[in-house]
Amino acid sequence: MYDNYSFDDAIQLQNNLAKYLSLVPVKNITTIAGADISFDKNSTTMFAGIVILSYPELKLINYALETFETSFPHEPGFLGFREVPALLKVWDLIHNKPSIVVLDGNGILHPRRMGVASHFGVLANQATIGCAKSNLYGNNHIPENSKYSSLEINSHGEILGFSLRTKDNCLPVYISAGQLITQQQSLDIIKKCIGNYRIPEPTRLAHEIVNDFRIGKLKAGFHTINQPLTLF
DNA sequence: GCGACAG
DNA sequence: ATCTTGTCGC
Repeated sequence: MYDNYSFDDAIQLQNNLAKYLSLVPVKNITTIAGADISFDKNSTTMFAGIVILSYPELKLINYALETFETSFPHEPGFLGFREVPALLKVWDLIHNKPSIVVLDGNGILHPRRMGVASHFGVLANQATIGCAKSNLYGNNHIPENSKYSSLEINSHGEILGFSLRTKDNCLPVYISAGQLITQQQSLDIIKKCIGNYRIPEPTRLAHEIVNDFRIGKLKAGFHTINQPLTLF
């Protein structure tokens, strides 16, 4: 899909996609999904997965898994070009789309407002939130050391996201709106997705299943949990 | 020029 | 991202 894109091409596409950003409120939230990618260090095979949780109960309902071949290199600022094609392939397996998808990485907290969450959100026309584990862009102020403390992250006076303490004595995560959601909602909703771990449940569970998929413990396809369980 | 740099 | 042992702190 993007394998023969140069970085100049990629920058142009990001700037064009950014024109479609619409940070309007998301309504009637009944489910929230987490999406992630796993891969072996020197392999082009990506193991993509999406988990769907009920909201606000956060019980695992469904998950989907697919593999995808990518040759686009890892490059800060261009994560979408590596991960979005694989995620769109798993996305196709899901017939009942979730209200929101949380992705591992940034949304508009990005030099061209086109982090992986915004990139996926624009192409899939889907409400998304970016949840990154470290800081890519903007000022990096560390919030107070207590659960739920947060600080705005801005660039040139513009608010682009938040650092959020999801657990005492743990480094913050970085939240930003992806697409079809307001900045305030992105922060409020992620706060409600915090379990007993640093990483909020949607992304945390997605990471867990793609790893099990990669090591052969789970198989490709769309799966339904018969007896939804709270996993924390 | 220098340092930083999502996964 | 993944691999991998011990170690510090709540």
